[in-house]
Amino acid sequence: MPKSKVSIDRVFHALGDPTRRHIVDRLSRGPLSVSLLAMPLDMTLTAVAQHLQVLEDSRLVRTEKIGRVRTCRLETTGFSVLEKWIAEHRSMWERRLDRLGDLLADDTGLGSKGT
Amino acid sequence: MPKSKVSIDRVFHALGDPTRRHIVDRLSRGPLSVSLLAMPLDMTLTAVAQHLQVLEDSRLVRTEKIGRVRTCRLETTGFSVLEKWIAEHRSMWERRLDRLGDLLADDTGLGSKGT
DNA sequence: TCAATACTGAAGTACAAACTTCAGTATTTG
DNA sequence: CAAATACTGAAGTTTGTACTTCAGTATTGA
Repeated sequence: MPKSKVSIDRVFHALGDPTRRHIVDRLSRGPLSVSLLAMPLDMTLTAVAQHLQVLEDSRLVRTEKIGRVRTCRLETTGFSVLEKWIAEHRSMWERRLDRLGDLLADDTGLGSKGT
Repeated sequence: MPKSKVSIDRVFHALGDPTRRHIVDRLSRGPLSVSLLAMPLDMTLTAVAQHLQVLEDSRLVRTEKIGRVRTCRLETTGFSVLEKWIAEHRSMWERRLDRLGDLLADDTGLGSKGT
């Protein structure tokens, strides 16, 4: 998994799972080990480790193993990718709001297919 | 599907697919029919209609059928849900950046599990 | 009216995701 | 050193997603 490849795809997918968002929320209060993250979650340690892998791949979380303990903390990269996407798309949603007369835009795209 | 239930889960999931983001991008330039949206996409009309259903459920897109044509356009609701989530989490990622000495936060969470 | 158009619905398939179990491997720690 | 701790890896299961095909149903337009 090359470091550079943090697609918006991965980020959206990672955050699309409630367990992973829960993990992110908990890490926002400070770094935690895998075991501690797993404790309140109703699933195995292995499952949590797998979620953490997804979060790492999307660069929303960074982990570091010292001794036998893997410490997890938030990373900004993934979040930045997300914010960048939002920033690039915000205007277009706002534009849609402004245009009350979307129907007037008929000639900009709608029409018959084949003909 | 109750109108009110637009979970951030749905929004993240909807945007986690490249085809759906492509559709969103095209709709940003104005409303389009299902057929027109499907044209450049290398998949069946049915598949596109299914993607549109996901986008509608997450309230990123709104559609309206007039005659035999279903016209699709962007909707702000889903995007707002996303922006709200971002806004609520931005500070915590920024906080992480500021704290260069994350390791000092050891006593806030890390420790042995059982004992 | 009748063929083309623009979907719609129901099923089915293939692959990915979210788990599980179980058997390791390093590290502590008493 | 030996037991406990904290993961790690490899499979296997189940469910969900992203498609497909095929058979409709309304609408439109010549």
